[in-house]
Order: sequence, then structure tokens, then C-alpha cells
Amino acid sequence: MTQTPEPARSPADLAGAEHLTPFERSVVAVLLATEPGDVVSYGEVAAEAGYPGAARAVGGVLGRVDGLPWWRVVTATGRLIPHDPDRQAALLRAEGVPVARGRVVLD
DNA sequence: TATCTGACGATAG
DNA sequence: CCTATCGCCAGAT
Repeated sequence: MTQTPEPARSPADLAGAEHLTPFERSVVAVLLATEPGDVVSYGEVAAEAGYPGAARAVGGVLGRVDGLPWWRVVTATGRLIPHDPDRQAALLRAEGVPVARGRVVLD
């Protein structure tokens, strides 16, 4: 196989990862890999993406890249994002995730 | 190349 | 339990 004319279409392409950095693409892949009802923290996404400790940088990706399930990302303590907690709570509940007083109910 | 910003995380009070 | 501060990382200017 001399060169692949059409590289495998990764889920990351759904967010237009054409002009994204490796870090952003990795984060996008992790988020798109999540499914409805699943909740992850910024630190978890960073670690899964291969950049442990870059939790803060993950937040930047959610703000720059659109088309991502940002509502499935919460803080390490289960706290909803300070940007749109009410919005996120509604989206999470729509997926079956119990939310109480601005925090996801961890089991 | 240097500096500032920010959808964070952990710890101290 | 909540607020304040420091530390860390990648992106933007």
C-alpha cells in the first residue's frame, strides 16, 4: 500500500480537525468517543488524550472548537462548568444524568 | 521569542 | 461547605 489516498475518516473530522493541533485533535477524539449519559472531567479528558495535567488546556479546546459534547465535561469534583451550568444541567438530564444543585450525582 | 489568557486541579483557610 | 491562592498546560497575540 503505497500511501493511502484517503486516510481513514476519524470521528475527529466531524469537528473539522483539519486545522487543529495534535493536542486539540486528541481531545476532540476523546470527547467524540463519549456516549450519551457519560460524564468526564477536564483532567480525565486530558489524561485520555495523552496530556495529563493539561486539564485547563482542555477547557480552551471546548471554547475554540464547536460541535463537541461539551456538556458531558464537568470539573474534577463533579461541579458543572461556570460558563453555562444551567444549560449543561438541562443537557445532562436530557441524557439521563441526574443533576442536583449544580452538581452531577456521582455514584 | 515573550507575555497574557483561561469551559482546571489541588490545597489552605 | 465555600472562597482564595498557587501551580500546570496549551493557545493566542
